[in-house]
Amino acid sequence: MDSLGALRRTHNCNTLGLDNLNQEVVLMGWVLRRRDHGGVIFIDLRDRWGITQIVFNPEVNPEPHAKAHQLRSEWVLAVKGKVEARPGDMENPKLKTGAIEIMVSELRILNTSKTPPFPLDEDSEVSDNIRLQYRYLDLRRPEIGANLVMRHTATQAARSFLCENGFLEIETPMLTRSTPEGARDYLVPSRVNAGKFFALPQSPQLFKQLLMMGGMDRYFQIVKCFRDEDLRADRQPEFTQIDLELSFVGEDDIMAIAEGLVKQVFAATRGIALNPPFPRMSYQEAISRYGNDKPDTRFGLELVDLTEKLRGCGFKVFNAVIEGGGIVKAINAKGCGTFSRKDLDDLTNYAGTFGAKGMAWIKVKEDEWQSPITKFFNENEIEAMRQALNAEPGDLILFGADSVAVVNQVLSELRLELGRRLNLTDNSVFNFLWVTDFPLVEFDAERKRYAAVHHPFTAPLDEDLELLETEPLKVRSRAYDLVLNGSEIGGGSIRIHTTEMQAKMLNLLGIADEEAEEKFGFLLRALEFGAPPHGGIAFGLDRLMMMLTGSGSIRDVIAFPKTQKATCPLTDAPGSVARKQLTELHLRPDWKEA
RNA sequence: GGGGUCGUAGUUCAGUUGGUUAGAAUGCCGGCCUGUCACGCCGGAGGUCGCCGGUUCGAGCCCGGUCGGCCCCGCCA
Repeated sequence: MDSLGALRRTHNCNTLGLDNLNQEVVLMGWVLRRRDHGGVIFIDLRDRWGITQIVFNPEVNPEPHAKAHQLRSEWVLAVKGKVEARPGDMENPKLKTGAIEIMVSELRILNTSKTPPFPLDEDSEVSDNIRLQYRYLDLRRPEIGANLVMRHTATQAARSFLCENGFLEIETPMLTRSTPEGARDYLVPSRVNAGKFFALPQSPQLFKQLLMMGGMDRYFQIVKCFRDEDLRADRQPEFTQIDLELSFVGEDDIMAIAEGLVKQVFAATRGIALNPPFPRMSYQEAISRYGNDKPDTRFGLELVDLTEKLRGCGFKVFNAVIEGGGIVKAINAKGCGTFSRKDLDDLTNYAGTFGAKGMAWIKVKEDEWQSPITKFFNENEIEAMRQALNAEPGDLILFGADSVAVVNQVLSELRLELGRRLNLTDNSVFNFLWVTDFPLVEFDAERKRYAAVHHPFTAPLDEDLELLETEPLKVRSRAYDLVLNGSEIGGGSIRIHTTEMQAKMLNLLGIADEEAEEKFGFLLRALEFGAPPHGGIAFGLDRLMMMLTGSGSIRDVIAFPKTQKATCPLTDAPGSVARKQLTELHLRPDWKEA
């Protein structure tokens, strides 16, 4: 093995071209592939930026050529040599540097490598846990590496936009206190204070509000947040927010800032010119038309409410649901009248995973409505459905009949599934949508009390204030979510900034005065000292990067992600700790010593 | 907490109705090769069929359990 010594790179592996002919250059990188012809040897040398072919020719430079025979995948090299045009028609159009090659005059082997456990080229499929176990090798592959580069570009764009608009980047504590509401906390035991615990922040929510009360006026932070809940393809227990908060503003100001930020990020990363302002839709409308509060507006197939049109109909299943206070809604799957029995069974099973007890369907034919249930409807009802659904021959109607919540969830999932099956989800289209006018609270049936839909610091809409004590479920909040292609990528609100309103809100949530004082006393006190009107928003950076990179998994945009069981195959975290560590933390282990 | 799916060579996979010595591609090792770019040709090594138990004359294959990857429901203010 050789020493790097004083040798330094003159270029990276993606820059050289015909402009550099006959220059003497120094490149460093990894052996991607070698092609040893016995005589001449070609090596594809790879670094973060790209690939350059280097050549060892025994007739030109016998010494490095002799040395090059031993080179293997992922060995680390420094090479000095002359930039030469490739002879004749030997150019490689697949490489940016494909017009040239480096005739090596000096080879330094900086390190050897074991044979990699999986191929590092771009098109090999490798299982997730091997990739994560050797993540440092996975990062050398183009896919993940390029995603991290784009992530860097995105955060830099966000930073510069926010700085230009007067925001201060301020850090907030990672060791903070657990507060009620919200997700399960990650807890950190305190050694110095026996029996007390810190919690890792689910978000910097209260601190950023306190920064507004501290007169910082405009704050942002690109910050880790922690929620100890089960994982999904778009959810990790630690994730990153672009978090911001502004003083003396209303919804429109914050939305405009958010739109400007997103616009700058899209331009910087993908060269896509967005045209804000983005459309807005009320929560009620989103639920009614799409069945959920983060509609994918790239395609139609909207939900149609048939409850009143079918009240008293001859189909007992529907009628019983309607009599019982439930609803009947339907989707017209345009042109899906050709679906087979198996297709319909698959969709029914899929609906079942979201709580549907069944799924009625009708195939609209030229002269009849083909379905096991058509016979239960009279002509008026069929005509009413035809009009409401704009049903034409060749269409397929799918029904949901159940409680409001189940119908909306089932049909919204069916709609998305149909969108995927019919290839209506075009990943080159970016449909942004603001969802506004969320309910302030919902009723938690299990705990028999109201719970904040957004969080307990979200301000109610002024015009709904009088309903706060009489019909709290009808009160709308000043919260807003930013939705992109059916994925919630940001959310925020105007906050409560008076002690009275905050106390009223905590009261509504069934948090007693003593508890409020203990858990939120510091916030209530701060509100007493001239808190400015303020509000903000936080973007889920990971989800945003999934959209920008077209990744199917959040793991593909995070350098060192966790598995679905929230472990890290690379470090084998979480791991065990010594008994002494626990006792120092005043914790009593209940496991047996190994 | 629940449902689905996968687990066979370093890697990606095939493996029939339960039947002799578990295969392919690629990678790896050795040899040959002076213009390749997924170089080519010849040869070779490489397996606890995730693990435990059961059924059977006989299990990669069937059954039960368990561990792990992934997807989903619940959960995620």
